[in-house]
Amino acid sequence: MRASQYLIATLKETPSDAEVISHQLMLRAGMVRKVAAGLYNWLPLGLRTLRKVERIVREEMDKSGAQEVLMPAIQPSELWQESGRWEQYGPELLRVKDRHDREFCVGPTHEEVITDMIRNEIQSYKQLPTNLYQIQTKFRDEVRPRFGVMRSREFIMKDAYSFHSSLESLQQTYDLMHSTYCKIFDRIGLDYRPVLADNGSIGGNSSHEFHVLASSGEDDIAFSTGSDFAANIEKAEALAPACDRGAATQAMTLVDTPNAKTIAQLVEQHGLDIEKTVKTLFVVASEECEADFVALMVRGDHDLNEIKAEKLPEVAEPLEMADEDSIRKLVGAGPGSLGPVNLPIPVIIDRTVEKMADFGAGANIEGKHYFGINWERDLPLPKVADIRNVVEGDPSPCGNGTISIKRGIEVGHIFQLGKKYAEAMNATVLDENGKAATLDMGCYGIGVTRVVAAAIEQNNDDKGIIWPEAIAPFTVAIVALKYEKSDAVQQQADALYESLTAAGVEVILDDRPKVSPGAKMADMELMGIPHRIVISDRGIGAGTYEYKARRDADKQEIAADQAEAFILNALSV
RNA sequence: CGGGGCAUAGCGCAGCCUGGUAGCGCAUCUGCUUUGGGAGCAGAGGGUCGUAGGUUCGAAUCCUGCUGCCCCGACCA
Repeated sequence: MRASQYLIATLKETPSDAEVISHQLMLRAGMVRKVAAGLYNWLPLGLRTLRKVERIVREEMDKSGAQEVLMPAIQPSELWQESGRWEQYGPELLRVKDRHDREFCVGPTHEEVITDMIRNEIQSYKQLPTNLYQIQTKFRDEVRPRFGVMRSREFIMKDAYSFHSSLESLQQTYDLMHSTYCKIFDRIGLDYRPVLADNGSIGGNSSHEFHVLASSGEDDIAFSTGSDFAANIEKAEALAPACDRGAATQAMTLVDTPNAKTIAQLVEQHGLDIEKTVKTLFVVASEECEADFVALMVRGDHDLNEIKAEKLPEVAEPLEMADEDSIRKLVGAGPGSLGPVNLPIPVIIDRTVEKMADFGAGANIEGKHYFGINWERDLPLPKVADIRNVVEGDPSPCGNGTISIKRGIEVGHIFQLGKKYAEAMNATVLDENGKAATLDMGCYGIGVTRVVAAAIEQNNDDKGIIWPEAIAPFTVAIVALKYEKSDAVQQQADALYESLTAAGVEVILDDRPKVSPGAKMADMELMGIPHRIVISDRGIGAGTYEYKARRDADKQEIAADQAEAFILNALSV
């Protein structure tokens, strides 16, 4: 490609609304432009990278034995009614009506459509297992699109769905997808980790997320320092402290704490150790609970894990915090003065809280706390559960090492769905005995557009993007200085450009007239082209070109007549 | 949805407080010079100042409604 004929849309200044580095660089390098909130144009340069990611995903999926299909972006409401998600999904599902007033949605995912397809096309267990995928545009009406294409409303996703007549078969395909995902992200050149994940409202048994480690990530991942254990913080188990509960040494006393509404204030004003405090949160109870609310207690310095809490049978799903009026009506005191003593509703305490002695908590009397509370002396021990987020330094649930927490960008997710959709939509095959058997299902997603942003988050410097070779829009940049004026430069640059292109290398020849050397080099660096050759009169006089890899600190002179061989040798593919 | 902020040329911004008919840098176009790290000089084009209304002789500027966007939070198969 000749730069003089290519849409190079680089910006010297950073658009003010771009927050994260990948968004800034995608705009500055001229890869994307915003059309509206969460909606982007992909310019030629950006699309080249996007297509390369797609190609790698497609090749590895095909190698795994999956077959590509293409489903419609617009889906009829009837299928979503069948699965029950028309009601469940909420405002993130963009619903539209056609001219006949029939209801449709713009697909955020395709479980319903694929299950419908499979129940029509597959009749026998002999046709299983099968794994079908597509690479297609999805739409989710995100509350808050942000970070450019990292969290956009319209995006490209690779979604695969597998169908099975047994859970063993599902597990096999799940494992195959796990290793396929590792191959895909290895090839792209990302620093990523598979992590244990929560299945969310989708249900099912097993789930892993693939996270690219980056400080701008929106998820907290818990790693073990002693093994390769990794789990989304939503999922990571907080073990019970190994020690026994200390003996009670204090009497329970009622203390005036008129100005202590938060744990921090309590600690500051009353000299209480934060590890001797407990916070009490009221959440809406489930139907099977007689009370309207349930009290959840975690140590003062810990955070409630809403996913874990939501799974308790006593707690309503989705988790909802009690509003202040209801709390006051129930106990006569507001948030800030709540605790386990004399509470008329069920109490569930965290494993850490069970081991606490002589602790302080709200007295359920406005402006008062009890200090020196002890279980089984001052009040019976309530139900104990793991309901908090793990924190840095906790023992790892794998048994080795301690927890360390890092930020991750979720670029892939694999799920075992089990029979959830097949059951709701009556997708069956005939088994060996000629009986209808409900299918088991798995689903496997990769956020293709998000991968592009994540790769930039991990590979950049003060000059711009540094593409991993596998997804670079071009692999080699030939910067021809004074191209339009020097016959020698023009001749040699053209010759190298043509021979490399003929050898299958994707080259961008910067032949732009009247663009200064500095500007040409700055643009190629901003765009992140992995290899750069500078051809100039000065070099030609000495029989050399200059070579520099985007990651290298220093440039080097190479023999002009060896340039093609040198480059072919430098390419890692 | 709650809180905060912004909206003036393609991009980055000033002007607004104190009303008088819009400006700077980058980018773009023309000419000349320049070409190894985002060139120089001279000239040019480009803005219903988000939108609707109000106050006023006069509104980018003051007031009100609306819309869009950004940030924090809540939310997120």
